[in-house]
Amino acid sequence: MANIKVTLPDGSIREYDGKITVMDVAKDISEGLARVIVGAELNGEVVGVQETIDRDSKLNLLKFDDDGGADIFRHTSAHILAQAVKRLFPNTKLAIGPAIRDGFYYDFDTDHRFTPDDLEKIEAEMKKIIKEDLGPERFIKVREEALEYLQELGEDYKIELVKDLPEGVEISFYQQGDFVDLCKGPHLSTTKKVKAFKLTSIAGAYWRGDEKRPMLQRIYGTSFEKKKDLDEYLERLEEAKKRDHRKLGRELDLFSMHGEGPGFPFFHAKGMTLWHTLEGFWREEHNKRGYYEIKTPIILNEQLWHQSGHWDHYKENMYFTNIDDSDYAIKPMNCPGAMLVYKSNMYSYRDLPLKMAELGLVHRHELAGALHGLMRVRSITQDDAHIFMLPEQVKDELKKVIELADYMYKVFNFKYHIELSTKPEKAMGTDEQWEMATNALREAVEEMGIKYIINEGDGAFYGPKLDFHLEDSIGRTWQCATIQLDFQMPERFDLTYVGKDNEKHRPVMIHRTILGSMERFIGVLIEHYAGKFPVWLSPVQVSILPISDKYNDYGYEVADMLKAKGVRVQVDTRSEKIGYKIREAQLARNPYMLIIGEKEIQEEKVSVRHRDKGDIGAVKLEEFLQKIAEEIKEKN
RNA sequence: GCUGGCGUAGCUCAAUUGGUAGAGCAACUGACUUGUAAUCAGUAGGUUGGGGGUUCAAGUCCUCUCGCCAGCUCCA
Repeated sequence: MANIKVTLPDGSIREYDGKITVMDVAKDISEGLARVIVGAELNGEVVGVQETIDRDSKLNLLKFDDDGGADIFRHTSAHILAQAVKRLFPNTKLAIGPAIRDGFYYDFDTDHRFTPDDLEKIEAEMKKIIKEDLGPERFIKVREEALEYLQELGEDYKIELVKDLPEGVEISFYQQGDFVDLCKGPHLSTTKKVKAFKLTSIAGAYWRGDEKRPMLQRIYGTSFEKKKDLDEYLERLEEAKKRDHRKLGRELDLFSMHGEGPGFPFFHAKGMTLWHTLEGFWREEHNKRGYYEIKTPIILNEQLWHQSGHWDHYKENMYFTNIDDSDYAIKPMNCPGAMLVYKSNMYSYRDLPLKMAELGLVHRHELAGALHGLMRVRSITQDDAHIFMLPEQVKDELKKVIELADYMYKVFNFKYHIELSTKPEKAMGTDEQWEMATNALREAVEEMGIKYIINEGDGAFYGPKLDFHLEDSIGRTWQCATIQLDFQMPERFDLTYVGKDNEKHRPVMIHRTILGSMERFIGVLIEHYAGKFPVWLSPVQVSILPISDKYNDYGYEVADMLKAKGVRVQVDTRSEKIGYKIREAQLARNPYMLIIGEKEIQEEKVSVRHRDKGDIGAVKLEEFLQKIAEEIKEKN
């Protein structure tokens, strides 16, 4: 009798006589555990609970909350969705249906146009399938048999997927009741486990993500083990809607968008205060680190863009114009301008690294459908910088930029992750240059002990890059900082410095942004803070609210004293009740309200109300001044 | 750009089968002089995104176009 040893993650070993399944092991540990596992990692591979263990193995049982656990759960959910759609609309062809972050989707090709009403019908059918307690069963066919089988089923998209696989390979299918799907798996042991699910939306999606292929209909959904988790998730979506920067931007009078300029945001006075405060912080940190600031023109002769390579690699996204019979382009990037600034001087190796910063306004013709409030615009103010270096300074400078980004993000309590983007299909330069640059980026992050993920083929056309993806307060991510290493532009613009040997040499260049763009970063800040900016960033830091007209003069006095300290103040002298004034200041998310009336004048105090803490009592004006000045300085 | 949905007052939304475009908030005027999230009364505000069409009659139906929203693609 074969003895099989199963090693669990805690190092404990269980022995069995003969073959067993993952579920058997789970049951052996405890019935309770057996009920909650959704799959397992068997010798490093994710498998279903029905998987047979026929040799000594390492086993990690997966619950819904474990890494990869939810994916199994959602994948089965996607199959249930597809099964329901097939039952209701038999002429539907299946494309793919994976688990995604927070849910799943399935892509369908059908003559029927799905409507929100259909979602309800489909949900009802899904409930039936779940009740039917169907166990997804796995079976294998070799490639050629699989093709025949799919031909019978008429699943053209699946056929295409199988045709891409090598000949003779074994292909797995999953069957649950009347439904069969080509699928790598794994799946839950039964549809019954999917207790809480909801179909969330219908959308179009290209087959295989290719805009030249047919557009399919995608149904999105999400599912959880427990109703409570589903409800929490749906609540989180509601919360996200409430902090939508487009809504808050209007309500807080920060910016507006107009049909007259799609993708070109209009910043209002309060939005500009936010902008300038952010810019001040940015400038201060850059000055400290030896950057100096330049400004280059927005419109430049087309010839420059031929030289830079943008004409060949970026023309589709550029705007053009004509001046005095010459062709000009609106800059989509700041680098060529910086090149010209560099070239207007001679440099010694002693001058490097040279850090040229520019809050540069670039214009890019983004696709109409890609525009999204401040997050995706067509006029973009990048907090750009170009660092010109000796080759041996590259790694050190990269690290300094990473440190700067880390420092600045921490001020806003952003978490982030880094992605390393490698050579795209459309690229300038040799493979050796790309490899050298990519390795430099990789080594810099690795030596700093920072984790990163690889984003294959997503680099800029002139070099590989590190992208920083910020995580906001409700877990969404936004690409902001980017650090790009470039061996191309210095070559194309024939940049030089004079070395120790008195010869001319080629500098290396970093392009980088920290905030990414002012527009997007402000959008992210609005959503991150849900409009409740920390005091240092708040457009109005203090609202002074006199109880009645009689106290307006004292209100102005207090305001002047605060203004003298650089505090941003607003006095509400309208003849409204105090409750009304408070409500308005509260809706504007102004952090502090100072209520003043007879009492305050007598005692030379102000009654302080905080946006979140409410009434916090009367204090001497001096005391309040000191406190708020401190708070602003500390950027809390 | 693609697929689908949506455009009514500054904002949020009404308007039976096609049959006189309304409400709340905001704005303005007046009264009230107020103590921690909405005082009362009044006034004004619209070629229903724009063009074309069907009809006795169009916010409503058709068509083109612009914009917005969701997703895809793309991206700071």
